[in-house]
Amino acid sequence: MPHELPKSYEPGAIETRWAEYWVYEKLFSVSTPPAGEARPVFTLLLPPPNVTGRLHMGHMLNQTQMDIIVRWHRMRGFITLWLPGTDHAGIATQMMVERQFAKEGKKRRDLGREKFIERVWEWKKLYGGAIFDQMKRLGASVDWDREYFTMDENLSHAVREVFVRLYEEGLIYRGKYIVNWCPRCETAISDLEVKHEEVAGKLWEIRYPIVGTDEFITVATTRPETMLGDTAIAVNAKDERYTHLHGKKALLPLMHREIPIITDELAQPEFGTGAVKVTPAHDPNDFQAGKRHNLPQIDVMDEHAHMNQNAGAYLGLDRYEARKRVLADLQEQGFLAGEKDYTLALGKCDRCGTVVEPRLSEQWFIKIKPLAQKAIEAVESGEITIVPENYKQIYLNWMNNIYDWCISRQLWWGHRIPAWTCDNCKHVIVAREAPLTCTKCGSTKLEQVSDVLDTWFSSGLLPFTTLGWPEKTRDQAVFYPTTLLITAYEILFFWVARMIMFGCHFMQEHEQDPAIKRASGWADKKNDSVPFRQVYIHALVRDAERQKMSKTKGNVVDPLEVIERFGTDATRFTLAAMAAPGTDIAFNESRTEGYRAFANKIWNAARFMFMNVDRLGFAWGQSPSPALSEAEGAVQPGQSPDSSRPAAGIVGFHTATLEDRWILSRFNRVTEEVNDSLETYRFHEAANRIYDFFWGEFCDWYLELIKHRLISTVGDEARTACGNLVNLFDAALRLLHPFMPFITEEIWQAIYDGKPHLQSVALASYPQVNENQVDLAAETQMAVLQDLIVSVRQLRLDLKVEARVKVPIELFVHDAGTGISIMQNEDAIKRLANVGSITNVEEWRARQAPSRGTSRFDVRVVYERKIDVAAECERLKKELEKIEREFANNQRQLNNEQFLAKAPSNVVEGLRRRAEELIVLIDKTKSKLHELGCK
RNA sequence: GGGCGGUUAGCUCAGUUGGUUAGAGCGCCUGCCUUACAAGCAGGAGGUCGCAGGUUCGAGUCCUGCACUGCCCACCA
Repeated sequence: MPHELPKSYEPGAIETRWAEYWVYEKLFSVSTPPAGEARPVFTLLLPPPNVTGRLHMGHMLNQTQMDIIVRWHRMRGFITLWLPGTDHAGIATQMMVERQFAKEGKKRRDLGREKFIERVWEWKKLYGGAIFDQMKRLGASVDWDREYFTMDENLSHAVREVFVRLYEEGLIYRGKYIVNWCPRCETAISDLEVKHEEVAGKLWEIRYPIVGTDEFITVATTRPETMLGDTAIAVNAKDERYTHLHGKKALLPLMHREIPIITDELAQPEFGTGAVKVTPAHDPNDFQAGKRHNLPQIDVMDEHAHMNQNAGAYLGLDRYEARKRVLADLQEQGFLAGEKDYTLALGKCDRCGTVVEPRLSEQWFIKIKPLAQKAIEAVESGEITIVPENYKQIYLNWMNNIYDWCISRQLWWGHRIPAWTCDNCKHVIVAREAPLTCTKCGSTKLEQVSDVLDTWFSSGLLPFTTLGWPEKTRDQAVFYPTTLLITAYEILFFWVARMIMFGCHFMQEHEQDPAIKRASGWADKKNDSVPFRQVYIHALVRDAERQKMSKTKGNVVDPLEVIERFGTDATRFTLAAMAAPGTDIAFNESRTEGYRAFANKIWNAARFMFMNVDRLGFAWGQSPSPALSEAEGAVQPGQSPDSSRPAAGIVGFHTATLEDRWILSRFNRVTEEVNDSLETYRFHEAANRIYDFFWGEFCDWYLELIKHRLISTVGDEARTACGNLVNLFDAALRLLHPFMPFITEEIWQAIYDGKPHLQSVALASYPQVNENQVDLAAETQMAVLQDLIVSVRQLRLDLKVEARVKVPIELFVHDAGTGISIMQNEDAIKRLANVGSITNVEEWRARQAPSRGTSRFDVRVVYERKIDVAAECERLKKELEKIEREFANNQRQLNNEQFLAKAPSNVVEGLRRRAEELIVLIDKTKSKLHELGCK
């Protein structure tokens, strides 16, 4: 029994086996095509997971969608490169390792920079490897020969190159500015890394005495502790309440320092008291005001947000402790004028949740406007398209309101900034490699700046650095721009926007090999500097209660655990089937359970096929899965891969019977729909089409219809049926493969008995529609048959006919065509509805027995058994009501001249046809009610 | 303070350009171990599409307002 599959479907064993096979055989490794080879190319960069831990459900959704698209392209004949990698994730990873140290009672500073970094590398080896193992388990068909890590030497080299070039172009500058500072992480963070949270706070009013008078000026503040660093009070020049104080000085309470009263737009008359304290070292707005008025900057806190020596008596206190003390002291000395409830948006560190402190410090920045301009143009002009489209506007809004990007971090883990400070003259040298002497004074005492770069600086370069930049490589000529980026909304600004900015800036000179064909519809694209042509933004995976998954809430669903229980195929299918663009996914295990049942269904259908194949000694090779190199799947140069070709559809399928013509037609239509859906990232649509086709049409109807030919007939008839079955199954497996790669590979390999002409179904061609195989007449005939069979089944249950009993039926057909197609398929009806004989009656005679029908036929089961007449009457009445309602509606429209004049003819035609049907149905239902003697 | 999305069956969700009778899975009810599958088969019940207006021959679908809900962005003390 060579083709026998185990009786029960056990995904675990199958999946690990094929996952290993794909990797071991290097099936997805891509060698760069030589010049002159004209095949279409599809390139996708994996958004590199952080090396901070395990993959979560969001990764799995992301990778499932990418893998579906990637496998689909590969099967359509594209040279398909999917580049995998991981991100060093500077601050996040450093935090994880620090936490590990904290458990050992150690701090990173105890170890020193070098030793600490060694430990992080160990961590990286452990978790980076684990992430790749998990990806293999998901079936991600990446090119494992091209793995990258953002801190690899070649990528680090490119990072230095970019930094130096930007510096030389004047786009990177260094300076002392107010930045977002996390006192726990002890580093600057970018605006994007600050999350605002509304909290109930207070607005305090403080009175400052005016020097030389007994007057006071009252200011409002949410952060009284910063008053210790006040260097002015601002009022609005137009605010008449304070005109008499212009040029006067106020005495800063607690510090006994005289500060000027200045006029500045910073103060808005309608807010608070109209007067505002100015603290240039602790507030970005005040910082700007301070610059305008040449005010001193007095920093009163250290890097831990503890008060420093500038805070006088408050030295050493934590900022909140200091706040309490300041307020108490103000109160005691009579300077506290009031206290109001106030809601404020508190900035917190994205990583650790600590309240961010605006802090004056020396940092490196990217002058962003010139870069943003090109990135705006690339999207506005359509050189890059964003799907769903509403994200385009979000992207543009953000880009248009962008501020300079603080790229330096006071961390240890990351790309160290390629800048050196001269010990002697303090000159700063930015260079690609460590300089030996100071370019200014010649000193050899140089020390590299200790800061590292924001982790997004290096990941923003990946689309070209992974292809060998700054060298001009063949890889770049072939694979850049990448085709597509699939990512989560969360990192649209962090990552996507940065890649666009960097790509457009650094790849201006890029020359793409003109022989390389891209996906269809891109002929009009001119700007080859963009990092990708299209961005697909996918949803967030939430838990079953629609809550965002987070470790702190403890509602994180571990994909591997789900996979363990239901299999990767079922889990992937769940994510695909729920991924309607634009809406988040509430991950619901009952769905996964349902899709495991689907996989089981496929499994058993395959067992049924093999059972017959083996019994009939069906000869192999009659229906080989077409290879990509063969006419069907291969894409010719200049040809769009999705256009239909002569060999599309299913080759060598025999269409002697109605069910064969029907299923072939259905397969082709489903194929077309699936391809169309994938073209527009409508994963859920594609998945549901395949599901409905395989289960609802192929298994429920087709298999049942061909059973007797397989089992009860001999010779050619059975063999033809079996050949069709194998052929169809093969095609269905190819159609399904991108969604459920493992089970399809397992069955496909079994079909070819371990001797496939291709190494994998993943290298076979993806089905394409063949219009000649679409047969609408067969679909209509089949629909009548199905209606009839269902009608009889309903009647059997109404009459409580025992399941095994064959019953005779009385049939009345309304037109000759219906009669002919029913009688041609008499056997099928008898088998599927367990009918003994069919009597075709010339006229429909009244009798007190239930009947069913459509506008094409009426049917009655001949069986002596009392039925619940009242219940049947009730049902019929309800039905009559419904169709009469519809008829009334239908007539209202058909009698409406406006409708007839304006509605398209096919709609009017449809309604007319329906009207005829409804008249028949109403008439019949009424006579049935009469037959049964209902009131 | 700005912007975006959601509200459809008991639950979770589909429903592309407005067009004939609004769908699926799960759950529920009834009957079946029919030799591929009980993770299954056959049949069934269940919805005034959040509310109020409007546009239209025609609205779940478009417009306006409202309610509830979720998210993102934001250097006004």
